[in-house]
Amino acid sequence: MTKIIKKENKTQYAILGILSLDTSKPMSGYDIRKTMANSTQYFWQESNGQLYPTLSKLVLNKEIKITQPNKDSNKNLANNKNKITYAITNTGKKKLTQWLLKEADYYTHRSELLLKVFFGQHVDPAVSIKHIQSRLKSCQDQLIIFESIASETAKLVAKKKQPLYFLLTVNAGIKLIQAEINWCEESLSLIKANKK
Amino acid sequence: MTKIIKKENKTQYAILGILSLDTSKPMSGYDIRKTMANSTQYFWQESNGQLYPTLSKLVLNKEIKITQPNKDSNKNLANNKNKITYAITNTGKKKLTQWLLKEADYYTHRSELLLKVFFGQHVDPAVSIKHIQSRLKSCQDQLIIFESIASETAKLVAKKKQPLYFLLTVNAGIKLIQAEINWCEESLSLIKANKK
DNA sequence: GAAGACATGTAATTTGTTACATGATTTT
DNA sequence: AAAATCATGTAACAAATTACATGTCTTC
Repeated sequence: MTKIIKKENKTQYAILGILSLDTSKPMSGYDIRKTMANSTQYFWQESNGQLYPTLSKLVLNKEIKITQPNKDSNKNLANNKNKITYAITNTGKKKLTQWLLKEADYYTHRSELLLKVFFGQHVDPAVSIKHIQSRLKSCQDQLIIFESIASETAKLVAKKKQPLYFLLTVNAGIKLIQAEINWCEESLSLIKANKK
Repeated sequence: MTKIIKKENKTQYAILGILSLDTSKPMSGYDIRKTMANSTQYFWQESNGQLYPTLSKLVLNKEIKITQPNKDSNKNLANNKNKITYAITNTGKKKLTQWLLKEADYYTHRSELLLKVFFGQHVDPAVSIKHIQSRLKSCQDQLIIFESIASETAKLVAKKKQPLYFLLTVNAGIKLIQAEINWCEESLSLIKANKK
């Protein structure tokens, strides 16, 4: 007899959270994905294969409900007949809050780059250098994007037009990217010095 | 007709890589897990459920082979009758090298902490503060461990007793943890300032 | 002889992506 | 009228963990 403890699916909380950002705006699955792409993308994403089944499940649990899209906003959008919009219910809000109070699970993450660097002794140093240079370039590109988002957001936060929390997550992205850039640069010189 | 492009399983390369670190030492599944726990743990881990089936698959593909454990080393260990030890073959070495030459895939990673912080407006600021303080503590503990590993390793690298590459991955861990600590501290003061 | 480390393995489940099918609406 | 975007959804696959079962060997 096997006793399997089910780990809770976190996708549902991500959806509940996005829907609760502005409760006056019902959102479709597509809207939720777009919102995530513009905000939580670098630390949380959902694919269609996860999103749509979870939306159905949340409706069954009465944590969200199907509503008419708000016509006042986005006049010329949201006219697609296929569109289904959802709003969070009080049950959903309670569930979201309870989750927010619990300690966050830590997600270990894999880095294929570091795995390849770790086994670097099996190939020419030029290979590791190439991998790190490639990552350095991606990080530098990403940093420019993050920094422009951060400066826009900081202005809105200063004017009290946006809560602080989005800015905090952007800051996290910036600091981690900067650390990675710093590591790439240091590692490149260490490998080059080691070759001689 | 569905055409599914199979993404390659990376577990096999992690195993091939570990077995190639010292080809004179055949290792068991247990040894491989131990080695990973002491080296790649923070950017790459494997569970038994992945490891053992992959070992069988690698044997079938003749990328590794079952060998007698090396009795010279670890005299008083490795006597367990159940123990099966593996060594990498030339086929396996070729496969490892080919993978090392390819560009590394980037793994997006999830952070439940950042997701909770992002939705911080729905709870009292004290909740977000508690989450961040808890993470700060974990990071500080982890940093101490990483730093002692790095200083040990740096000595061995300087004496040319160990390749540079392990040190590079430890450095990556240190820089990322430091960035996270830095973010926690900054975020705590931003939230506290924002409350007033 | 108990505890703890060593050692292998599997079943069930969870989690997530990829690639598609399908069609509406908007923009060029 | 073509292209791009908006929009929902599923089948197949891939990846990974969790919780066991089973047993050996070493140390106290």
